[in-house]
Parts: sequence; structure tokens; C-alpha cells
Amino acid sequence: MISLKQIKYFVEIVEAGSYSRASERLYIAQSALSRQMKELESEVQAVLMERDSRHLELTDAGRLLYERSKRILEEIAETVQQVQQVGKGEQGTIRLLHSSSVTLTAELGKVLNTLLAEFPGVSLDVSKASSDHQAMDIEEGRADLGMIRFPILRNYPNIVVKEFFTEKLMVAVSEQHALAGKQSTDIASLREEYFVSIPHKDRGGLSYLVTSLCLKQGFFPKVARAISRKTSLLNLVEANMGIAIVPDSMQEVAPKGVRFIALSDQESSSVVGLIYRRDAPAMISHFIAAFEREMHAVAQSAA
Amino acid sequence: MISLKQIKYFVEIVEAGSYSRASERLYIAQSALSRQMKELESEVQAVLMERDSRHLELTDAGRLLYERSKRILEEIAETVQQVQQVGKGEQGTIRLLHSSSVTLTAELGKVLNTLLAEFPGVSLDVSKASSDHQAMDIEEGRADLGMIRFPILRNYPNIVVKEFFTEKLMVAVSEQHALAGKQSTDIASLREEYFVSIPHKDRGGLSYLVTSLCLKQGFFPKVARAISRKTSLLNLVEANMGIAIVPDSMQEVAPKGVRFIALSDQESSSVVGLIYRRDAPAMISHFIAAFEREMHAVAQSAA
DNA sequence: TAAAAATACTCCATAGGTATTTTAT
DNA sequence: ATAAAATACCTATGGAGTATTTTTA
Repeated sequence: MISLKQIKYFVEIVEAGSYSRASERLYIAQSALSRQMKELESEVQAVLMERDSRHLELTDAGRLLYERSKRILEEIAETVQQVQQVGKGEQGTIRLLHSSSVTLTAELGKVLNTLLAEFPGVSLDVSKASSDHQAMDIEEGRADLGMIRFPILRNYPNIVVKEFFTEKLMVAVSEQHALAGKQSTDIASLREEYFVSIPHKDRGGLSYLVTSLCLKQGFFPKVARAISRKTSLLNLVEANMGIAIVPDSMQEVAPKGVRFIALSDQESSSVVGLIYRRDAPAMISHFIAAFEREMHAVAQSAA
Repeated sequence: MISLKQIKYFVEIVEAGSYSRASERLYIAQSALSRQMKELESEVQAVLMERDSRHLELTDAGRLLYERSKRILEEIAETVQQVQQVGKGEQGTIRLLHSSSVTLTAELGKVLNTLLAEFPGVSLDVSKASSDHQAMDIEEGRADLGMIRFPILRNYPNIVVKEFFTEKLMVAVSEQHALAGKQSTDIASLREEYFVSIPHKDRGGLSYLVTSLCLKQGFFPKVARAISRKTSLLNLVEANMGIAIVPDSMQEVAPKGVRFIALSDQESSSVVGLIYRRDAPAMISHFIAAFEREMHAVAQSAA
């Protein structure tokens, strides 16, 4: 019966390029490898490697086995990890909240799918909620994890707030707007514009950030004549009721008649944060750790 | 280190529904299973089965491991088989010929793809050739395998001819033809039609078969005014230059303006054959055996 | 109490170690 | 002549068998 040991040894030999080197890496004697490979070859009834005192070379059969073996070993490792997780009770539904300004972009969706594959016992229940609601829901056990936009004004003693990722801010304008054709602008130039977002000083998040940025340029953003909580900001922008400063990820979900203009200001970026209970169960903690890891990975690959 | 034995035992236990029954199937002692499962559970750090003296039930972790294990064992078995094949020199290109009346339908394509997956060292080189050419090419080593349409008139001593599969014959007519709307007809009713196929008595295959069928009904098929070897029969049919009797698989490759009408005659079917050298190398023989097996399998599932 | 799993104890097969030989450059 | 793989021989770990105990429906 072919054994996993043989497969592991075989892969290691191929990657080490020689029996002796592989024997060192595996902390076993070279003779053991020699015998195991002989055994493996008789199991599959095929010569896997041409070997002499200098060279080691895979045969066609060996190459095939090597490729397959890597896959199989990976699959087994992954399986063991996942079975461990499920065994540890890492299963159930994670209730994930997100602010309306944190949209579920394709990128985020990809990351979440990766996580679901990694945590086979877990499913997600995603809803939209304001930062305050998120904090309360999580504190009181109605949700597990939230994605909010900095800054956070109030403090919740039982809740951890972690920086998650950073996005560039952009100006969203209607295609009929004077700025529509521009490549780039800055916040100071928006002094006379009407903002469809509600500049609410004490609610934190994006509106707070935008207001602060404007104040730094010496003006308080003028409020547009039409404002809505129901329809998305971007629909008002499209209707040319005013402009908005939003994260660039909003481009993905923007209606057709909206143009995005880059902001040259250095500080014009916004941080998305992750919030969760300080005493989150192990499963949630593991999920969060993986979430951060994956998100940083895509951030790296993007940079 | 988790072992294949443990995985095999585990799967067997799950499928047997009890340790004792599994131990019988595996020809080992029940105690051995008990210990191996204990070991496996400690390897994956998870309880896999709730077991007492009456019931055996998988935990969530166990269910996950069971599903994955089946996949992994399959993958290993398949790998071993394929490595054996490649090791036995079962690699190279199989030169496959087919008559023009044996079209590479989607069904056939699927079967060939299955075979290519099963024979990882093999690739195909497919060409069209007349039955006679096929036999000569194969006899003289320029090809390996041919798909022809019965009957075969000449005898080639070094070539094996095997029935492969059977198809219903249909009448192909232009959509402007009087028969176009009919559900079904019979050969006797085609007495006055013009046939765009060339009724060649001594060339075998489809034309011979069609001619014989007509003769059985007491007439010799009338030859259409336009005949071509280059363009496909069906183009002539579409242009309403005459009708043709063809296998139903031709519907897949027919131009839009062609209608197919069923034939009620009992004998109106045609047999496709496989031809190859009597002394074909092992690899070709194995491939052929698998080809027949797969083709019969789809024939069964269709019926 | 009966059937099925778990444990105790024993044995042997086989994986691995050391030392040596073979092989190809 | 040397570096690496193959072989010979020995040892020890761990997998399997038998017999027995434990568990729960």
C-alpha cells in the first residue's frame, strides 16, 4: 500500500535535488530514502527518477507523480486544518456589519470567499449599520464583527477597534458638473460647492472626516439643498444636487452619470476599521485574524 | 503524522456504519480500528464520531473529514493508475482518423476528453479520411485508430474491425422541400427523390448502406444533378439540390436550412466501427479498450 | 444482558539507523 | 578519487492479533 510518507519523501527528494540533501532536511538516513523510493516505485510499477552519483532527473512518470503529490499533500494539510477548526467548534454564523460608506467591493468579496473556504464551518450574515449601531449591536451580542470608517468618537469599553485598511478619497460629481472633466482637484477648491453628504460633527466616520478636512482648508462645507438618508449619496450626486467626498472604492457601485476626481491633498485618505468584542470567542478571533491577514495580502499585492 | 491507512479505515468505518463490520470488510481486528481512530482523532485534534454500543454517528468535523477523505483517496488512486500508465510508456500521440460521415459530435468530444484525462501521457491527432485510406494508413503505420461506417467491403488481414456504436438514420431535406414539415417518413417514399450522396456500390460505408436500403425497397436511388466531394452533403441539401440519408448525429453540424425527418424503417440504422492494427502496441490497445468502455457507458446512460 | 467499542498485553513487520559497497564522473 | 546512491545487517517502534473489560440501549 502506497503511504503518505513515501509521497512526502518523494516530493522532498525532488525539491532537494538529491537523496542526501533530502535526508538532511527530513532528519532521516539517506538509506531510508533509498529504500522508500524503491518501495514507492514498485508500488506504482514505474521508474520515477533516473539517478546516478551526480545527477537526479525525473522521468515522465515521476514528473506526473510529483505534480499530483504536491496537490494531494496540500489537500490533506488543508483538510486537517479545517477538520481541526470544525472540531474546535469553529462553526456557526458570523454576523458581519458594515457602514454604508464601506461597500462590499469585488475585492472584499474575494477576500470573504477565501475566508469561507478556509473556515468550512462558518457562514456569514452581512448587514449594513451605522458605526454607532454596530458598536451597540456587537457590545450586546447581536453581531460579531463590524467594518466602520474612522474616526470613532465614542469609546466602548468592551470593544476593540483596529485599523483595517486605508482608501484614497475622491470627489464624486455629476457628469454635468463643471469639475466633471478634471483629472484632479483639491479640497480648497471645493469651498463654493454644495455637499450632499450631511456634515454631522458628532457622528464620526466619513462625514466627520470630510468636515474636518474642509475646516482645515478654512471653510465649513455648504450643505446641498437636497439631502437624503434613504437614497445613496451617489444618486444625489448623479442628479447634480451637489458633490460628495467618498472613498475610491465607491466607483464600483456608482451610477453611470457620476464622475470621480482625484484629490491631490496628502491627507485625503480614510481608514476603515474593524470592531469586535474584546472577549470574542476563539472562532471569531481566528476568523478576524485571517480576515486581517488576507486583507493585508491583497493590499500588498496591489501595491 | 496522519497516515493513509487511518483515512482508509475511517472511510470504511463510516460506510460500514460500525467498527465491527468495517473490521470484517478490512480483514483486520476491531481493536486495531479502535486504536487507529483514536490516533487519527488525536492527529486532527477533533472528535470525528460519537460512538456507543448501538449507534455510530459522525460529528460535523467527521462529516467534513469523510467528504474530503473520499476525494483524497480517489485522487491518489487515480494518480497511481496514471503514473503506472505513463511509466509503462503509455504516452505519445494517437493518430485518430474518422470518416466524413462520422462527425466529432459533442458527445464524442466529451468521451475523448474523459479519455485524455485518464491517459495523461497521451495526446490526439485527429484527421478525416475515407474508410479505405484509414485502413491503408493504419496498416502502413501512418495512423493508429480509425472510425469508419459499416459495411467494410475489403478485407485487411492485419486490421481488426469492431462494431463501435449504432446510430439511427434520418432523411435530411431542405426547409423548402415538400417533406420538410413531416415528422416521419420511410425509405419507400423516397423513390422519386434525388439523392445528393453518391451511391457508390463498391466503396462501402454510408453510400453503400443507403443504396442497399433503397434497393430493398425496389428502386435504385436517383442521383441529384449537383454532386460535390468538397462541400458537405448537407450544404447541397440546404440548397435543395436533393435529399440525403445521414446519421442523426449529423443534426449537430447541419446548416440552419436543413430539416431532419425520422425514418420509420426498422433497418434504418448505421453502425460505426473502430479499426486498428491487430498488433497494436499496449498503449493503443488500452486506449481503445477505454474508448469502447466510455462509449458504451454513454450509450447506456442515453438509453 | 447483549452487542459493540475500548483497553491490556503480546508479537512481529517494517521503518529507520550504521556501516559498507557500488557506481559514475 | 570522490560524492552520491544502493545494499547489508541490526534495532526498535508501532501496527495488528487475542483476550478481556467497559458501556449503554
